[in-house]
Amino acid sequence: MRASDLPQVRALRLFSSMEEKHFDALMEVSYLQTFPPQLDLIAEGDLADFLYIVVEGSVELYARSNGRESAMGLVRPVGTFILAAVLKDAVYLMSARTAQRSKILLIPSQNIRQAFQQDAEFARAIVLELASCYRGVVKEYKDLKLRTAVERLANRLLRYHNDQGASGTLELPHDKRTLASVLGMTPENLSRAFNTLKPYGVEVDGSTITLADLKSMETLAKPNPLIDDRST
Amino acid sequence: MRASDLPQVRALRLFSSMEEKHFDALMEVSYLQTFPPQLDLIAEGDLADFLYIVVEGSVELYARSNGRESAMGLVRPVGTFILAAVLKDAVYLMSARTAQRSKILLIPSQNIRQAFQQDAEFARAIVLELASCYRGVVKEYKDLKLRTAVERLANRLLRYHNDQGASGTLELPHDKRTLASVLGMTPENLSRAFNTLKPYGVEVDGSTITLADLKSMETLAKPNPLIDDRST
DNA sequence: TTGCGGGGTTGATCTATGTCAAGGAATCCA
DNA sequence: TGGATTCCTTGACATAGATCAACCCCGCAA
Repeated sequence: MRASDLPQVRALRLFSSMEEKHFDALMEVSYLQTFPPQLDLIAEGDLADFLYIVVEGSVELYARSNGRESAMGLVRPVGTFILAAVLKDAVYLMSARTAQRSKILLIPSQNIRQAFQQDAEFARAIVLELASCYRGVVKEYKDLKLRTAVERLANRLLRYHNDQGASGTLELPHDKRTLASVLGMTPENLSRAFNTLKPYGVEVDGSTITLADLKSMETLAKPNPLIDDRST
Repeated sequence: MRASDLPQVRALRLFSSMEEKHFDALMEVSYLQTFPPQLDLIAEGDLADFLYIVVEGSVELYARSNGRESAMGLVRPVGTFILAAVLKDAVYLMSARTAQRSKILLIPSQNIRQAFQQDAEFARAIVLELASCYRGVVKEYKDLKLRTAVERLANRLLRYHNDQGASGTLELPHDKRTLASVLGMTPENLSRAFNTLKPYGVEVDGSTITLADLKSMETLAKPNPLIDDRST
């Protein structure tokens, strides 16, 4: 790993409060690599050899069972994935592939567990990160169980809109096929859901979405902080 | 908290490796209480004042949004709930009510966080517990996203059957209304799903289920350890 | 320019699941 | 003992969403 990459990594919330010597030891054995798009990084069922941290780009988590496949989430900078498997020294529950060209930090899981034992501040950061991931999945699960497809789309659009500055327009951060899978529906159904939202001021132009009537969107979507807020 | 209850609690995986003095301090401020059935313990949105540990009985986690309500999971002895909210000092994402008369340990969340800092072994146990909960939700999420209602029921029956000794019969650990909600369907649909499984050797007598043809059940259900195994 | 391919859309149709209404069986209780 | 209640089941119907097929649009390569 190159010295010029270090400060970038050190700034991550996960490492910022870690002791210098422990951080150095961890970086000594880690890799910061750039991967092309659509490259499979891990497969569900594999043993967790590394903790992955997305530094640039984005990664799609997905899972398969029977013949079906579904996207389980998108990880954008700066986020970790499969932290739980690493800590438990267990197999991955999800597969992961790059969605775009991505810079990713790989830390051997054994060293993560070791650092957890040696550095109380790091342990604290790990637990907060893990708890955040946990709550993220609970929210996704609630979203899927308590809402219809159109409601899920509407709330997702409102969320992206907020994340991107609430300017009235937003960019979908992935292609519609992936978005459909993340939302738990087929691409055809996503198209129809966009049509359903047209009367609520949603205009679609490729991956650019305009929200012309936020009031009525919110009436329809009924956003709920206990599902949609990523910060809490 | 009564002295006679202590050994029972001390034996929990979460506390077994904790230093004596830290454990004593924690118990000093905790409550072991017995609650009647159907009692609301916490409501989503409330600040996490306590960590809850189910010692006896069982607790249903559920969530609401819009007018809908859905069971998010069942906690049986010995299991914790809302650990993530406690560690993050955030609000609960789920509500909880007792399903039966239940003995529950309440530990002030502030003291949990304190003990986490002071006792490295406890921190380790906390992280493993949190990681297990996390993976549990991911599995539920995969179950819901990748399977039909009938498949979810079939796999759930196989799981209970295994948990209960694989004797050919099993007892549903909750009423069918709750089971339906846990599986993400209506009670009516659960009835029909049981009928669909009849040709596969599933006989229903109240809450006692007989699996007369495991082979064909497994062909239908296609159980997947990355969804159905609770241990990994 | 043409041909091709990927992603997206649309329409027709099918299927799974939800909803509503009714009824049955067990349980509780006065 | 006889409601009343709760839980479950069943049937008829409605709806959301999936599936299949066609097509469109646009970029791109030959």
